[in-house]
Amino acid sequence: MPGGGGGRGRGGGGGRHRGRGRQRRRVRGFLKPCLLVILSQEEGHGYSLLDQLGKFGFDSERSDPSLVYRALRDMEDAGWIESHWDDDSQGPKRRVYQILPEGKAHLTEWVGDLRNVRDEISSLLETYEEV
Amino acid sequence: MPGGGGGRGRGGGGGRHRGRGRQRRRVRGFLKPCLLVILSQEEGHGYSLLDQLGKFGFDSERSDPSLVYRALRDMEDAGWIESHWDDDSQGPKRRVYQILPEGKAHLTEWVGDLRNVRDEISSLLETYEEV
DNA sequence: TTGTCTATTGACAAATAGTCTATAGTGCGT
DNA sequence: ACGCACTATAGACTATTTGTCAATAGACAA
Repeated sequence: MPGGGGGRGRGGGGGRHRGRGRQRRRVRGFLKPCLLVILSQEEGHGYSLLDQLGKFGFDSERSDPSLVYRALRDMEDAGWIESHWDDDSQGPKRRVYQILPEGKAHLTEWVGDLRNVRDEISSLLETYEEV
Repeated sequence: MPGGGGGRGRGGGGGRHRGRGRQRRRVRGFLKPCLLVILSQEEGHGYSLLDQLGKFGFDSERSDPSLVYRALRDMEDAGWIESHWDDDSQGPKRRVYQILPEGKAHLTEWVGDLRNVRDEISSLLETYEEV
């Protein structure tokens, strides 16, 4: 039984277990734009992207890799990004993703939306503080 | 129609096709905290809350009332808010909601999360602008 | 060759959100 | 009284998104 249930313990050091009782983010829909931003800086594969998500507040201990992989596949199906296999790297082959013009366009739109969302959150916080 | 003015024009004319092609918000999970903030200022019923959501970026033309009602019922089931019927008002009876201490507690937590989300959005936007 | 680490994928369940329709009281015009 | 428009709430059903768990597989070290 390869892999097995418990924890696959990724990352250096001794087996880290992805926590039980993982908590849902309270605001969602943030994963894809984060991936697109990272990819707009440099290409990357699933695991490396997973680790970089920490910069945007994703607790990488608690993020399941399959969420990232699924988001990547979805975006590839949509034609926003494309991938090729990298066989030169250590260990198993990696599927390396690159952003496409369509992806950049979507990211641009998304950035506009996120600016609005940020403003809306701010106005909610202000209202909250008045009380 | 009291206060009406801008009107919600819901159901316009005879049929009540609410706007076709309504678009999804790209970041979700924002409805309940908004309702809680509004309720923490003053009690309100479904329709009045729907109209006030505009302040937080909800396009009230495109928000289906049933979403608001459902969120209110869920939060009442969870013990965050409570309601009573108001029969004195014009027109049909209104179910008027008030926030409870539990709801305030949840709102406080939520506000903390939203501050984080705002910061994360900001850091994503900064990263985006670097490119 | 066995076990461990990196890497990717798939199946399935749970939670959330979105659409459409039904019900009902009120007040107005005729 | 009757029908209509408007306000208000509720329910059923669908779609989409997230979250969990488990399977697969190559590389490498002991």
